[in-house]
Amino acid sequence: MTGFSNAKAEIEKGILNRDMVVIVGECIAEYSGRATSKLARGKRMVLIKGDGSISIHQNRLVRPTNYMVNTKIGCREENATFVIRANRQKPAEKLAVTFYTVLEIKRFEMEQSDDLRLSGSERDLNEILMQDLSMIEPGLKPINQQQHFRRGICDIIAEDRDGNFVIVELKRREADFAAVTQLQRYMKEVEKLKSIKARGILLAPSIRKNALELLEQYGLEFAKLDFELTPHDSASKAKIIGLETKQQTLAQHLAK
Amino acid sequence: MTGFSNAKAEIEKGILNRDMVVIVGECIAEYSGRATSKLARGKRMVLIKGDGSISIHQNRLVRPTNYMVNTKIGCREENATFVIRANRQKPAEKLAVTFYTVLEIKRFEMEQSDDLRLSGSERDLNEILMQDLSMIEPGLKPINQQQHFRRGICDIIAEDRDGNFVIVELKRREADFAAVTQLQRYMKEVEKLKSIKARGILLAPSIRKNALELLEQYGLEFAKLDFELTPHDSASKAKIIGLETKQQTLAQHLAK
DNA sequence: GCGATCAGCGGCACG
DNA sequence: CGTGCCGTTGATCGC
Repeated sequence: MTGFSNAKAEIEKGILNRDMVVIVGECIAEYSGRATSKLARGKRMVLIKGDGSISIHQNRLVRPTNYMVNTKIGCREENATFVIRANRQKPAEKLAVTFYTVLEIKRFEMEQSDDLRLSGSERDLNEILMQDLSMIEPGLKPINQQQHFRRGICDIIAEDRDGNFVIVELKRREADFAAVTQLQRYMKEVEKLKSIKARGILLAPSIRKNALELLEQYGLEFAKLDFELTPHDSASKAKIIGLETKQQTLAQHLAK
Repeated sequence: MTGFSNAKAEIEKGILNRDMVVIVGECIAEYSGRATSKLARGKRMVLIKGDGSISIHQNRLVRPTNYMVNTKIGCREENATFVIRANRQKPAEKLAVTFYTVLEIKRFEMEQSDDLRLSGSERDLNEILMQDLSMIEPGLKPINQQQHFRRGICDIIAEDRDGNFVIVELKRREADFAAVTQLQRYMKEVEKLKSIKARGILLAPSIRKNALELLEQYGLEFAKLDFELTPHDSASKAKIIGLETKQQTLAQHLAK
């Protein structure tokens, strides 16, 4: 009975049973696939999960230094080492973790538990807004949400009191360049499709200075969205507590 | 001596010593900060690292169901439970994990180990390209890289054999809408700044069909970048094995 | 399966 | 510090 026979047995049992397995020891790691990497020898924690994901954790950062998902995992003793291999076909990639010592190996049977219930996502805010778009601007009426365009999926489409199309792009955090160009993409498509001039509103808690500059050059509008995260047991998922539009009229808008 | 005194002692010792600590048990979790979330009771693995990161792992997905970074961590027994609290000031957020049972607690002293050496990142490809831009197109000469613009940071600026400015945006994987609009952002800025017509090349292994359509509407070019990931001990970090440009001449380009 | 986008994105590097 | 952006992004959701 060699030094790794217990580790081998536990891991194989774990894979079969879809358990969570924790291994701690001195190891190296080599990954190749979408990139290639090499991890020099050191003490680390390797985590194998029931869905075939594997990750190598060092003692810093939440994210693993190496990882793979949707893998087939196998292990074997090789010379004086113990090697865990994870493979995947599409995309083709593989990870090998070679242990020189295994300090700890633990297998945990984990019944499937409920996933997280999270509030305050963009999806939540979108739902709330759709119930009353007048929060953005008086007289704003919903037409559609999550509409598929050729150039992407638009968050909210509405019509203002003057009968203009309004495209709304919603961000749960500070808007950046990407948010602006995303909105602009939808704008160009709508204007081309409908051959009309539409208004575009970027709705977010705040916007980066340079992004605002770009937004204005595109003739788009920014509206500040203040929302409050409600306790999780409350009726709504979040609460929109304030919303300042720049209240740019369409006339001003077109004058640009 | 209650049931959790060992857990408390180990975690406190771990925090002091910046160890890695693994706790497995029945718990709930509540997060509030940038969003709010609640995790129903279930068996999970909690990982505390020496840098103040903490993550709660279920038996699926590489990413933790809950997590925090840069925290101060504390723990205490409360009634018949054991609670780990992580706090952070900026942004203000907190996580509480309440254990009903602790099945396993292990503390590991982890000397700092070398980080990953990875090859094939965009940075690597950029470096290789800068040594010989003629791979993209004969006669292309580098002017600058990673240049800060008002509207972002441009990967590569070059000059073609006809003396035209060429803006190159590099992607290590299939280019999408965002890649196209990113390039377009830099183009508009350069043309405005220099009052010249410049060429824009999106360099990537492939491009999404709809993104290509958008690219062409913007009058930009796509060039296919084939690269090979070299074994990690080789001299170069990656090797560019082929590069098909559409070989659109500037004349054709301007004719659009 | 692919396409498109969000993410409590995290993490990094440079100003 | 903030700014911009990459990531072996991962993960979700809709077609």
